Amino acid sequence: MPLLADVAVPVPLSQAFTYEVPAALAGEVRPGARVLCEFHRRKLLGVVLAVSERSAAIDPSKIKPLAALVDARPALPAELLSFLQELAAYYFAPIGEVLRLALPAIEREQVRALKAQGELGGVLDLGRAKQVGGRKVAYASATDAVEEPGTLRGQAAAVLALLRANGEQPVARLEERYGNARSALKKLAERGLVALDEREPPRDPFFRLPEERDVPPELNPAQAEAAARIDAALAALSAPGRAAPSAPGGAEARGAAPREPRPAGPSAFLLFGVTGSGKTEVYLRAIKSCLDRGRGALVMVPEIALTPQLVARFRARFGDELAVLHSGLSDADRHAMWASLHGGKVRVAIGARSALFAPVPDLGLILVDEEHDGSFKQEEGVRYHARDMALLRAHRAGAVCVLGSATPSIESVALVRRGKLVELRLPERAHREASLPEVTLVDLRRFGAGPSGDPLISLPLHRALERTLAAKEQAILFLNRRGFAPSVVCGSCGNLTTCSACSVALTYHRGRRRDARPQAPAGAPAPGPAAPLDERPQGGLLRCHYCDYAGPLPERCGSCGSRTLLLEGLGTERLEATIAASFPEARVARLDRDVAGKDRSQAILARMREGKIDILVGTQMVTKGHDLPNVTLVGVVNADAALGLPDFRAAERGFQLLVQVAGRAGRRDRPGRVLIQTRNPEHPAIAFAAAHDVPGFLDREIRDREEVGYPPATRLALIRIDAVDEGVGRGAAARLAAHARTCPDGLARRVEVLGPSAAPIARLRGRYRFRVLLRARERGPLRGTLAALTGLMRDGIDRNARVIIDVDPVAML
DNA sequence: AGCACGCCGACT
DNA sequence: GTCGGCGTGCTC
Ligand SMILES: [Zn+2]
Ligand SMILES: [Zn+2]
Repeated sequence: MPLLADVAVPVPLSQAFTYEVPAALAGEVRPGARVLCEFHRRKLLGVVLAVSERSAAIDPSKIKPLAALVDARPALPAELLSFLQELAAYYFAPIGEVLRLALPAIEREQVRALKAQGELGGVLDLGRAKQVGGRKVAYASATDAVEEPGTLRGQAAAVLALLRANGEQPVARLEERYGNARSALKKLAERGLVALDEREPPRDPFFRLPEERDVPPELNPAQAEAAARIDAALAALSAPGRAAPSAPGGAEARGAAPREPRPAGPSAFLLFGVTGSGKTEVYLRAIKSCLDRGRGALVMVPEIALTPQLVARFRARFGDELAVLHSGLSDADRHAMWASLHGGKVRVAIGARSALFAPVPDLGLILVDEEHDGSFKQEEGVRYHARDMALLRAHRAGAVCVLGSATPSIESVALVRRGKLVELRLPERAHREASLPEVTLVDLRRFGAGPSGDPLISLPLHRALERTLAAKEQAILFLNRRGFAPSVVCGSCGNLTTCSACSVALTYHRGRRRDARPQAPAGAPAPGPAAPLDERPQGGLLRCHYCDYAGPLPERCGSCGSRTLLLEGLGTERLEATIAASFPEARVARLDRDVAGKDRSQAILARMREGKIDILVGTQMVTKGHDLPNVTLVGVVNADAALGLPDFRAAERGFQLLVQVAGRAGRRDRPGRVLIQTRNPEHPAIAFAAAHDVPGFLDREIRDREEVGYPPATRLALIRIDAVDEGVGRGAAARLAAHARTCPDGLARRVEVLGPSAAPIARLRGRYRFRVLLRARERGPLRGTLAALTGLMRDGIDRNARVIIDVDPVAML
């Protein structure tokens, strides 16, 4: 019988493909290793899922041999590989696409080896596999030798002076400044004045920054209790019968099978602690006890929480034992991090969503901080939820999982109630005597506009800002809308300016004031009630927040030709301008995606911390990050915006946002104040947030969900259909819905089929969008229906329609 | 997804 | 006459 390998290839197909293992590779091809294989007239990089001696299940004449082995040591350890396969099955995602999420770049060394085997001749098609490493860089440094005075001129002299002043430099850097650097260096080297060296450049500075180690602080009783419970779980899972921690290189030798009989006792926790209750210290202790037991740990945080300050805190405890995985990493740095974990040199990884796939050696602990955060759900490609999958990966690896939050997700609370998670509470703020901020609701139906004239800056908010400024304290104004004005409306006919590719209103962005160019005389719209004289558009842009469209503000209404275009509504840009005008003596700044990339936002928050800003206006971005101790006032400008969305999670998200933003008021010794502006003060999300009653809200929300039959009371899968042609999309959606209704689980009403219907955003990037929602009490029937639909998707659906299965959808828009 | 093969319109 | 449009079939 031939030696056959199941290989996943990077194509959107759910099956693996069978290849024959050539005799020469017989002992070396192992699960998790990447291989080069011919697939439908091209050469692809695949991953071996399994190897066995057996007779082929398909026509043996179709089976091709593997072309080459890429990894001597499997790139994916057994634990990761089997986890990824289960993830693919759970989300009905093609196995090749899922594996791609976890694969490292290819090392240049490996490419060289393949070329030597003659496998990469001509068409070097490794798909999107990035190449990395093996790149040597030339460095030059001055020696101690001294030249005879006056013998050096021009660039040679300049280069030597620079090297003497600044120490060793990459030759490439010198060439940027001195065109002749290379020949000058050669001459200098011949005379012994300069030493040349070639070596691989150093990796990410994260790696080598020497960091002062901190001394673990005393824990308060609640922290100590939580840490002890986690430690006990780690002890139980790491104890008898477990193999000793493996040496580097040995990890993948063990089978993928789940660890020996799982000991009883809790292994997954919900750490429920208010802001400032010291969750991070509990995490640090948990990681320490995990490492002490010889196992690795993985920490996941929302992308925007992965700040230098947070990393510094982990680094202060674990030094070099920490790999940081973030989006700003170059391919080379990312690969270096990956390799350090894979090789067992580093055993702790911290990162955002994608860190879920980090090859942490002998994984013993996964921490998910701010587990309620929506950014853990990937909303494109493989639509996985990193928090849910963290629970799965931990379970499979025999590891402990800790989800932490000040405002736990309803899903996690439901898991606690079903006994799947053990709740650990940190009830008080750890080492600050600060009391909870006082929350005032401002009913916008009763309070009109303050002196600024904008109805969303009410008199109470205006007065509160005045008082804060007078006390030399700081304020944050939270408004979850970027841009200047969220809509542009014709003053004559009421026509709303929309994106030509999407069915959404375009947002007017003024951009920086300095950029404002005078408009053609006839072009300036007459000032209307929504566009006061000093805010007339000058050189701003209309932008679509859902596609890349950006264009000038039209001079005339696209519908009736009128010149009276009104800028309606309030975005952060306009709020900043209005506040600055109302409080001319205050230093006002703005923090949102438009003003700040990752580094800029850190800089703005730093300026805030240094007291160089009085009022900070911004979106979600003002919500996360390090303490801002002098902030005593937080204004939520429009609490209703988040609550009105057509999404069953709107209340939950609104509540989380309110609690989180309110947590920014009054840390340290100062009591804080929170003003929430709303037209709906009785809304539970607002009322419970105002009362600081998180358990109360969770309780009520979980009952509401049961009543309306939404998760966690039921399970959902959203079938997203889109097509350039509206009819094609609608037709595909109708077929899918009909098929779902007539499959056995649909007929038996074990699965409820809602739709087809147009998506709330009916057109996006030029594609018409439809959906079918599947709802079931049990997961089994839901999966059965989805399986039936994937069958239909293979042949019964117009190829111009795109169909995406979204299991456990989060964003319902 | 890619990448072939195949069968109908307007171009040298 | 052919160049090229993209409908559809298949990939171990
Ligand atoms: Zn009009
Ligand atoms: Zn658009």
